[in-house]
Amino acid sequence: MKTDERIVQAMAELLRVQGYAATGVKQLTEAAGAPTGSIYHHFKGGKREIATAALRSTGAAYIQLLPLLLDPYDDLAEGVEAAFAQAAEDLENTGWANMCPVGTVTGEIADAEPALREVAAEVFASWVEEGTRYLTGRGLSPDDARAATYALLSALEGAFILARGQRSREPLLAAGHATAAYVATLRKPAPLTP
Amino acid sequence: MKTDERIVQAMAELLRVQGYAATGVKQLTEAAGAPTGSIYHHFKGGKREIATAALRSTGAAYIQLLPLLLDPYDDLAEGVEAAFAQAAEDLENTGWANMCPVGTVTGEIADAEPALREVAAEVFASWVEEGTRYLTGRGLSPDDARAATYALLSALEGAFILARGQRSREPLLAAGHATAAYVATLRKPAPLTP
DNA sequence: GTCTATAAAGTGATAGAC
DNA sequence: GTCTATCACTTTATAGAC
Repeated sequence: MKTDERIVQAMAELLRVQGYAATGVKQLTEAAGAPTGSIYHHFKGGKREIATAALRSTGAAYIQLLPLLLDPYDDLAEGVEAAFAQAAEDLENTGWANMCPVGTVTGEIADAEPALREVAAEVFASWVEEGTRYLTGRGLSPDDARAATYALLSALEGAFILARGQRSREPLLAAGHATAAYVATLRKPAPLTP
Repeated sequence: MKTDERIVQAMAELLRVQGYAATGVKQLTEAAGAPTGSIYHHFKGGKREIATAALRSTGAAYIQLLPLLLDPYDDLAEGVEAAFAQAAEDLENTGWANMCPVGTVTGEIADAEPALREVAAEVFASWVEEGTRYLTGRGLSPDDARAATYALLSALEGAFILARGQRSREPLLAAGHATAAYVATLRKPAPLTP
């Protein structure tokens, strides 16, 4: 992998585990296997610029999971619940570290780092757009699809925090069950006349 | 207010706005109006001990809002949706800063600060206990009440993050609507025979 | 493009006068 | 119990050899 890509990926991982403020450039050099000079050669904006690149990169990667996780399920609500269960398993298997870096960083620096907050807002907006498109394709009305996307993302990000704090799958499973129950109220039953 | 209380309250406010790692002791002295010596006189454990006290303090305060917000509504689902709308208004009125410090800090330091993570876990557990008790009193089965509490807390914490990042009420309103719809599926209709 | 050395500022924490 | 001065260390970022 190219040096600049290694740097961005290492930053994304560090952001996910410990957030922005606690991540030092020295730590980044060790994680990326690139010395300080390389860091600032590739990213003259330093730590902040690397973090923005990391958020954009992971933002683009994460949204691809949506169809991958939900497509296999004919019943949308069932798929939602399974996706949360999958997230819970992933979280536990990574020692309760595998959280979304965008959520972590947004909660931490929304006021102190306007540039990062704007990037996070962009990423969230792209997720909502993509999620709305997908759920509309699954039979929801555009308004319902957009609201359901926001509800799903909120439940997921929040349950990540609770699960990580308590080191328990229970918050993710409960949030998944609740979101599925909500989605089920939106799905209109198939017409009786085929 | 006593000096040690001012210190804890100032820390809670700073945690809420900018998290743990970004909050410096010097900044805390200015916010609390107490010099460095006073800080370490009252809290020999320094920054970390003050943060734990702040999390416990705000944790105890926040859970009291649950009955205050929901008691006025005979219909539980209606109350849940109104509570999220209230949270959205509060968040906007404070310049998108008024988030839960426990959620902020948990997402940020779950791995790097084990002591703080444990305190956060305690606070979450107390919230779940209290929420389960309350919702049971509102007619839900104990299992449903516990799951609904987790779902409500997750949706709230996650929607706070999205709303703060996007500076929009929409995530909180959508999450509130979804959580209300879910709660409505749990409430058994009143028996027809009185 | 990579690497080392270092600058300049800030960090958490402590000592000790008052 | 309050306050100031300061230590020891780390931080982000830069300079310049290779």
